[in-house]
Amino acid sequence: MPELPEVETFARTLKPELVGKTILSAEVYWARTLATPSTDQFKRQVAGQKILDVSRRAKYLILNLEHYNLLIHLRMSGDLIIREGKIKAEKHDRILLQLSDHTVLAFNDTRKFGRIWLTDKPETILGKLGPEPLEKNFTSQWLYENLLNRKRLLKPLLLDQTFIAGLGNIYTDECLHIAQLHPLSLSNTVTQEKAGALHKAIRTVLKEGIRRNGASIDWVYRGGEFQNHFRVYGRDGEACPVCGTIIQKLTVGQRGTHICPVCQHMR
DNA sequence: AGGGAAACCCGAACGC
DNA sequence: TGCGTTCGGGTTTCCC
Repeated sequence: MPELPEVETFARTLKPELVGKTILSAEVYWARTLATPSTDQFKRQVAGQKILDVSRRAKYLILNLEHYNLLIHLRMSGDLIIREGKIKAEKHDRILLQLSDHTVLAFNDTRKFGRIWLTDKPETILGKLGPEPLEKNFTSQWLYENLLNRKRLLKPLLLDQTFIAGLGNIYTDECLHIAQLHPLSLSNTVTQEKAGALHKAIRTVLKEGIRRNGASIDWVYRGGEFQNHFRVYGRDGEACPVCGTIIQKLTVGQRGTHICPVCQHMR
């Protein structure tokens, strides 16, 4: 769920609310949420740090502090909530930060998959990520050449964050359907024309997701509405919006995958 | 190098 | 109604 569009929405929302505030103290309720450092070190290092900026890289939220970067990955069920008052744990709260203006930033995460890093070397985590698909260095030509460079199943390659940063399972299915490519086709068999179609589809789908504030597919609602506009994701058994053929569900790289068997023919 | 599987988690949705 | 089971999301790690 927290694929690029949703995290982008979070970053935009949080920026004006957090920039300029100081983190006074922290409480950790689920230590595994903290990828690094240890709980004690985290509490010590984060205390007194002013939030200078809020941004996003791939699916990571970045709180730029005076001496560190706080990297937050929401995974599927993670949520950031700003509450009034003092630190007081609520259901599924994993880490709470007391802010200087009598508010609390809560990292609430039902499934405990989300991770937070406090580091002065964010490149060690962000450095391996592929290009941002909405930036200008992600071109159709770049995509074509790099698909050609490898011999990978198309869908797992698109999900690989070191190849392109930000696509998750939902958006990948949507992109492949628009570009009329089969998820099991090999990356080095994609023609220049198809690579162009895929490039265009990736940008279209991500922009649409951002415009609709992300997708809220599980019972964990976050206000997105892109889920009402899926073309194939979760629509197995329904008609393909392009040709009317029944959409099929299959498994590719252990991920639920939805295709129109006619539009996305293997060749 | 690439792919499969398991692990990490929970609650919804299902089957009986 | 109340059990037990299955599922899925993103990522890492291990194995072939």
